[in-house]
Amino acid sequence: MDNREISQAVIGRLPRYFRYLGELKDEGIERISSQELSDIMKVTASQIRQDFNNFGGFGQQGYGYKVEYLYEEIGRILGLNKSHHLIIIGAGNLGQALANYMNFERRGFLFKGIFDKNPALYGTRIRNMRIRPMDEMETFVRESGIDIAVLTIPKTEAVAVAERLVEAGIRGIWNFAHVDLNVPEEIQVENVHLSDSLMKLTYNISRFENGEG
Amino acid sequence: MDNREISQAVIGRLPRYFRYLGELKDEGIERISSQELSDIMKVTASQIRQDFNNFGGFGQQGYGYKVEYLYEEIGRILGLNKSHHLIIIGAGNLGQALANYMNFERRGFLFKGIFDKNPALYGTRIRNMRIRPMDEMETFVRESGIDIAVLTIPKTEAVAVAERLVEAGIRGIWNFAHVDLNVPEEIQVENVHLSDSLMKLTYNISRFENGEG
DNA sequence: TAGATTGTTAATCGATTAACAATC
DNA sequence: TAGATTGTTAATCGATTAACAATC
Repeated sequence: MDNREISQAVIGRLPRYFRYLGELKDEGIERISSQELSDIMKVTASQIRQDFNNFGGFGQQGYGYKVEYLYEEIGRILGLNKSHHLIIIGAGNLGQALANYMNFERRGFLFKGIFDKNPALYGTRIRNMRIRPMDEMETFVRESGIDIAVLTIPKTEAVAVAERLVEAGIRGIWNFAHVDLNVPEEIQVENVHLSDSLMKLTYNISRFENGEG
Repeated sequence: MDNREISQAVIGRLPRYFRYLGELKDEGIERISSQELSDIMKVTASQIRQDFNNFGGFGQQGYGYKVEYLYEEIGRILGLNKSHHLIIIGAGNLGQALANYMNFERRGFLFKGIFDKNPALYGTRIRNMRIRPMDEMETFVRESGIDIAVLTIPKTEAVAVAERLVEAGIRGIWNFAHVDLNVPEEIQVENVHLSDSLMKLTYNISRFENGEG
């Protein structure tokens, strides 16, 4: 509807708003002002209002924001109103953990399959689903309407597998492989580079120890 | 040494430089200019030079940067020259996956122990290490000189456990629990909120489908 | 109505990019 | 030396914060 381009800085904050609003909702709180939310979340009230107003006015002057309404609107903006069909590529430790750990379903993420190139795993079942061979991947993506692939394979294989997924019609890739994928710009990629994250932590630890805290 | 405060925007880019430089080094490439690195990494040469110059000059006019030297300097800045002793709190799917999956040791991350509150797990061994009960945690942190704790426990427990870790003298927390921890500012926290990351992906998928790509 | 609080414009701040003098 | 490329200053761009008019 609205055609303004929203900055990724704003998008990056939406899930956190969503989480806090969900908690407020669960506590039965019905309304909240930007100032109250500011106190809880430790961001400025000004930023909160600016962020929300990127998507049109969700509040009411003199009153504040209705928690439940705002929660649902942000969920909608984040695409959580639609269900997403996802597969996991790579049934190693991390792939299996993600398959089991995440209660995706609660937010409309439907875990549809898991693939691996290792034949020794094909008997194994994860969440009552057999691990499938890689050569079934493209057909599966097409026939089951998969829109998201989770990549938990070594970086040496990730780039080529990503290209196959794109060819098969995937919409987004949640990339845990430690490599930058090369896909057309209409394919969304969200990287989770765990070792990068750990390095940021060690930087900040070192910095503090060197007396710059 | 240098007391300027480096922005987290810069820090966030360092691990990626480090990764590319490591790859160049492995390919036997000895020197690189900011322009060549710009072409490979798809960031501006200007930004590369500005980023590096936050830490003093690593290059040589008319020549460029020595790959290996730059790689090692950035590693040092990131705190990878020192070894880090880490424990994992929470031996669920994700905790076990992180214990097994990461080849931490390569970069000086020493996996020292894993803890859980579930007695049924105490017999289990992960990477030849028994899963320890939570009440041994503080003593273990103190006696084994643990500086980093990885939190892979439910958010309902994370805040309290983080406080115990701080009390025991932890320096940094790699937080996978979906909650904001409340720790003193000298304790470094790096959050990995997987569901937030997934929501950013669905936002971008939705946005594109709604014709804003 | 008066008070409260948003929506929005203006001001500030910080980060990125461009330009070029320094120098290898 | 001449050419190349950094280190660094200046210009631009974008994001955040402040201020306040609109309005519930």
